[in-house]
Amino acid sequence: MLLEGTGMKVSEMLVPTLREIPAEAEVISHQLLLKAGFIRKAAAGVYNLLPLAWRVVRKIEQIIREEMDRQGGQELMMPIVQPAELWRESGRWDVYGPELFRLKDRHGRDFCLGPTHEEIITTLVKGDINSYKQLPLLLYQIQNKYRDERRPRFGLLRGREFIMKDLYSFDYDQAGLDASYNKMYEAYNNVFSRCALDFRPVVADSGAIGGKDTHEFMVLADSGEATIVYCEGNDCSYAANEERAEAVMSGEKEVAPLLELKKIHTPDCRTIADLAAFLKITPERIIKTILYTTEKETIAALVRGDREINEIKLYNTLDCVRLDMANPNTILAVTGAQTGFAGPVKLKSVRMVVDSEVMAMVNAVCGANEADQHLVNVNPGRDFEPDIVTDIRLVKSGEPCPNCGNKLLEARGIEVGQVFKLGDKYSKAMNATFLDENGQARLFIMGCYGIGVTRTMAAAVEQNHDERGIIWPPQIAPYHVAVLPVNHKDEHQFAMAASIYRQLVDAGVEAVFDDRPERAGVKFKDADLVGYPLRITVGAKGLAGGQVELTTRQNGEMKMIPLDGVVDAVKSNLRRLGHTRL
RNA sequence: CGGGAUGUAGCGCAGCUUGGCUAGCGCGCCUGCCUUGGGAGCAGGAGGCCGGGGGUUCGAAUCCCUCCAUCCCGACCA
Repeated sequence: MLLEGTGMKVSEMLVPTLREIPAEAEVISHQLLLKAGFIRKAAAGVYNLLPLAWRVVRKIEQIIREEMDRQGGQELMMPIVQPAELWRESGRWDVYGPELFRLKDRHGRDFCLGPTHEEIITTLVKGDINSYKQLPLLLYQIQNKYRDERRPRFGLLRGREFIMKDLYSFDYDQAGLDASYNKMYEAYNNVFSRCALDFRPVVADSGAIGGKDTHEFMVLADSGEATIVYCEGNDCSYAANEERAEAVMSGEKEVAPLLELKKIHTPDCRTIADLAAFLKITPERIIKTILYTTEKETIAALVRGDREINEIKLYNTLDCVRLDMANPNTILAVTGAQTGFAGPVKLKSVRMVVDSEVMAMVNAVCGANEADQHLVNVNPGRDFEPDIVTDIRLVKSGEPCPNCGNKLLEARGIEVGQVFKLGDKYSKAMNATFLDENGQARLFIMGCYGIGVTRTMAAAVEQNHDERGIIWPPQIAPYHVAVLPVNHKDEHQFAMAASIYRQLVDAGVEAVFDDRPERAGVKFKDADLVGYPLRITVGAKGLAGGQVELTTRQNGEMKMIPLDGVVDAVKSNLRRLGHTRL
């Protein structure tokens, strides 16, 4: 491994640990990475990675490289600064929005800092790959990425500058893409397993990047910004981002005589809860009507009163660029009433997108498009005609799994990786073709696959810490072991500690020697905070019996080790903790 | 971008309401002594454009205007 057998004296290292946590840090990974001296902020969402953090990053990168190469990936490096013309060609210069860091050169030409590299790589491959014989092609890089987030937060979990591995696959056809996708899916499982993370691949939405099939790799953590649902069944592997989780229709259409439509007075009933309480009915009997505006039109979205609209599903259904909830003026103009009284009956001027579940409702309640009035005995199909009927609601825990029918559970996740099937979206936009065996030009079928490297480091801290500090898994720990003499003025102790440190480094272990003239407590606290997986403590008591202490950070377990067995003990303990190389 | 809050020493904070001595405290840092198994003790010391600019005033960290930065909630987002 890259850093094998490297060591350092703590007195010479830049590890500025703090006694107090900077007030600006909210989540635990941000707090600990600051406190333990791994990172320092340069600007909002932009960080210095100090030596310890950089070692962790390099280890994660190395694991990624090995797994990419194993699948036939080739590493290259592409520019951060990208010309606008490529982005105009793909159409994303206008679509990407203010999240794209834009700049001009001295001649006034437009550039951007790459948030992702589809345009660059498609252009590169288009120029130099001409034949089907050169496919498939898997190219990747590990590079800084730039996204001018509206609200950078949570330290490295959502920065504006971050390190990302991105791989792009170029295939002859869809079957080739499927194969490349499966390779990457496997590689990602290997990468995150080797990083000792508790993670789960989930079905996801493809967002602005486009394409069809996609999975996100989620590290399970309460601080995660994404909600995922997954099947509780042991035999079922269904797991999806909440944005994409499919709703299962809950049974049969109710059989009941259709009653006569009536308007009733409902003073000040502006919310589903108000209305349910006023009419003494459950929210399931109410139709919720929400108006949205897109860049093209205003639409009405209908779900059952106890459900929430999934805006991602709605957005995908409408095939629009922008989707916002309508403002009160629009609502008034379209429905003729204030917010809170919209309903589908006689709502002629807008398209209606209706959740499938609503179509099964009988004698329901909805707004009358008049102040303080609602309609009862509303029946879809009889009283209003939907324009689109589809699944547009949010799925919650407790609902049935679309795959096996068992119950779904919810969890929070940090997205550390995503794999996409892009198809010909970019090759078509940028006219990137190769010649097939018949001499016919064909579009490359592409996939793209990202891993947030710095985010993975932060996610590892979210999952591996206690009240004392970080607990690095040995595979990605900045160093494996800290050697510390209890009393730096005791020459014998100090010399023995130095000797053990030297033996460890010579044996290929990554070790630090805490030679600082500090009291033992300070060194113990720092070692726990930084999170070295193992600690060798050289003290008077142990040395009297020819022994030193070996402490495991993870569980605090301490063992006495004979002086001549330290290297073996350290190696075997690292292996026991999951390290595979020593 | 909407709402809320905060900017005083490296970090954590007080002082501001009610303007007035040399701007404070804890930690960290430097020197010395002492101590040496979980962030010791004593003594001495360094370190501030009180976020920037403008105003009010005899006088501004404190009041007013403005800009900037940072954080939180929301909206949005590979």
